[in-house]
Amino acid sequence: MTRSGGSDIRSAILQEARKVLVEQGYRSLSMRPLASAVGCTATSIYLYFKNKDALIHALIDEGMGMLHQHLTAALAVADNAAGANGTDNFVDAAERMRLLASAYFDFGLANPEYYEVMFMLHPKFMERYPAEMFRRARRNLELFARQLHEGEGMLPEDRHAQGAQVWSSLHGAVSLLIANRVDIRIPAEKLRELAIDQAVSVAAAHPQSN
Amino acid sequence: MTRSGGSDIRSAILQEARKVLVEQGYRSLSMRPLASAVGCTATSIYLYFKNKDALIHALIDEGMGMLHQHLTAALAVADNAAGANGTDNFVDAAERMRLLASAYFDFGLANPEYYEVMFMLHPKFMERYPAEMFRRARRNLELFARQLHEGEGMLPEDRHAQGAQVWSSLHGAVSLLIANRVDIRIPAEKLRELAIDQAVSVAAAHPQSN
Amino acid sequence: MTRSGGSDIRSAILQEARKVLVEQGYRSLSMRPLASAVGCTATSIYLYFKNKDALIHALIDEGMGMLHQHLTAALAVADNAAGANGTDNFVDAAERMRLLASAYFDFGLANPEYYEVMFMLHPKFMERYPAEMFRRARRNLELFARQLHEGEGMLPEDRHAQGAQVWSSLHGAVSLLIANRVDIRIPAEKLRELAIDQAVSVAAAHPQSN
Amino acid sequence: MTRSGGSDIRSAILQEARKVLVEQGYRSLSMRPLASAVGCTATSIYLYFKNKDALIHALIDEGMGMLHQHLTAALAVADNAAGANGTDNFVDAAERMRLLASAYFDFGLANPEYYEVMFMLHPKFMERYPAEMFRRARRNLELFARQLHEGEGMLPEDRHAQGAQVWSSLHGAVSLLIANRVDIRIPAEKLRELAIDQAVSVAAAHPQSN
DNA sequence: CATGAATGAGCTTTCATTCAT
DNA sequence: CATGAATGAAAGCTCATTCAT
Repeated sequence: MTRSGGSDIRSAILQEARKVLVEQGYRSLSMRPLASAVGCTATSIYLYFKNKDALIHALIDEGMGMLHQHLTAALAVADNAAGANGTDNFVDAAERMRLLASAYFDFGLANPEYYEVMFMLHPKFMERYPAEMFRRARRNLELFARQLHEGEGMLPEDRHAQGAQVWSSLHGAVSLLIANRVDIRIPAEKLRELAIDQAVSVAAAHPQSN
Repeated sequence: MTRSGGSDIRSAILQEARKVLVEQGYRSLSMRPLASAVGCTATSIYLYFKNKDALIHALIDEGMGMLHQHLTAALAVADNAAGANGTDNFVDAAERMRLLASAYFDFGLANPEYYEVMFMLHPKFMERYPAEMFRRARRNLELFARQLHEGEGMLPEDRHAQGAQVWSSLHGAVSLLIANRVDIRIPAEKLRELAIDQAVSVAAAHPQSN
Repeated sequence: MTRSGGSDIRSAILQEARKVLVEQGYRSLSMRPLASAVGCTATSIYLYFKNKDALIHALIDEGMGMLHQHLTAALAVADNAAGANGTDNFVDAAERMRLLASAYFDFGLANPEYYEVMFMLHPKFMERYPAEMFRRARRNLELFARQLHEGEGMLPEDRHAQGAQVWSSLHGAVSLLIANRVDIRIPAEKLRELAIDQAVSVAAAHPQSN
Repeated sequence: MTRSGGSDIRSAILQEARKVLVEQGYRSLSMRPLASAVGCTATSIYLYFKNKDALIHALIDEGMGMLHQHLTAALAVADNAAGANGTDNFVDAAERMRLLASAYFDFGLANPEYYEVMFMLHPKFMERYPAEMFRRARRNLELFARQLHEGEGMLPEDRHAQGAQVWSSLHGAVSLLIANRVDIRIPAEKLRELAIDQAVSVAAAHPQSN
């Protein structure tokens, strides 16, 4: 997913940027400190990335790739389990959604700064996001729609909307937790449980075959 | 240019700050451009706000006040309607939540500039958020918990968590719509409907007497 | 010595300025914090002092007055002691210089920030010092010359020079101690002793009748 | 305008800073005017100095180096003279101190800009003065102690104190002359003579073998 | 006598970026 | 491929001072 074959320096820059991003946040990611952390000059970064935007975009892209792996890995677990015993589809759909939602939630909380740069940046910034990366990012969200069945009164176009709703609901909880906006009297664990249960309930209401 | 009256410079500053904030993001909100947009000097801003933090905090506080009015007004409508006809409690609780959720959703989309600064700013800011303002902000979120009944297997402490979950779910949809992060093939109206329905379904599962 | 009959506020300003000066140093003496410490507006200060320069000048003048009192009081002690028993002049002159030098030294170390503003400010600043105040300041230094005898090969004009040298020598020690420029292995007390001894030795070499 | 060669911009900055410092005082030494006097941008200064402190410290360090050369050169002259004829130690010690004191005095008056920044800056700066530079600075002052003999009632630890006293006495005269604080009726030459004589008399009272 | 409001100039420092080599 | 040098713009903030009331 990450463009390979590039130079070592490019990877080193991304890696260090990631580290700074995670440790100090998006605001502290500036070119010269980054360069000196990598061990090259600030000018060198521009050999590999057109500008800071491009660097961040690459970082987001990378994050989206990681999230995709994380989510598909979770679904693979579900598939294996389903394959092993002959679990019926109803349980299967709910369980798949539970695994997917849990994976999404946990990725966000485990990589808050990644999550921030991936999903909480100002829209102005995303306007410049390359279409090709955008497409890669969208795959993650489509996983949610794919867990929902189109049968029983659910129109095909509704499936996407419903998927988006499930995702947006999870995103609400994750982003508020990351931003420290949730009342401290409410344990993150409890909110996680409720948010995931809700995602599951949507999937359960609309069982899916595969 | 010449502003008359008490301290509408303060308001003008807030208003302009809000505008810049939603159009360009927080990083672009800087004192001198803000000042010149308002029509005063950068120094003057410091007559009305101790520093940039205080300015942002005032903006949040103002927004929280407006939201509170908006939400309580919506609930008042529900109360009146319930008083008129003798609707039973079940319908009542669901309907109240529908009104509350709708009001919240619509406030967000109608005042994206406020919403962004209120709920989508970097956590770093909230660390310095004054306790007194924090209390005012919390009132809004408690309205959600208050619509949920503590009966039938719902523990009192769960009520707060469940309220937070309903809120966070709505927040997810609102914030993603504001940030233009939702797939353009999904109409905002549809996502709104789904998000509100879900909030209602939580309330309906836990009917409340008042 | 300090202009009296003025308003209470003028005194309050000077008093507070002095306090800030002593506690935080010359650099931290700025008009608005000063005003708010006094309990008036920054504008009000300008009713009593033409500008910041004038305020500082008044402070210096005040300090010079204090120093003068301090020094003459020390000499008065010497006079009384000399009047009581019939001490001869030689001892008298040396003892008077010891008291004078000690008093000068101690004033400096006891009021370092005063001393700084009185004697260690940039010359540029003193260019604007009013002549009338300058004359008052000079009286302090003349006290040193006055302890030196004009006899025995000392020309009258040399007396002033010698007085200035004694003073400058003391000033060297005081100012370096204040500025923390003296090696920490050398106790201030020891340097004081040596500096005062030296001043005394100059006076002893040139006995004076009164 | 276009400067060639290695890093004479660094020197140009130091030189200009020195000039501003003596003409206008520390408070007037600000980065942008300094830069434009040098002929570069304010940002460029930060390529050569970490910050304003480091710039000042470099200035002090440079001055201390110059002073050290000046003083040791003067002592070398004394050594040569002593080697030529078989002057006895008493005269030698006194003469050495006279040369040292004269050299110190003349350095101060010849390089007021250096002297001011070296010895007359606010103590706040010295707090941040790097230890390594501090050691270099101390060598200058130790030269004074080294001219004083540890015999005849002078304890070894007193030698340092006595050296400091000689230095502080000279410093008093130099700094007051530089700061224009000495009564204009007293010729600088006269004060110089008296101050140096006094330094010599201390050394003469405590003859030294080497 | 006193003030609230306002200002212009200034501060140190950091930023992303470019260009000649 | 890589660099050192340099830059313009901008940041948040404080300063002494003025003016109309």
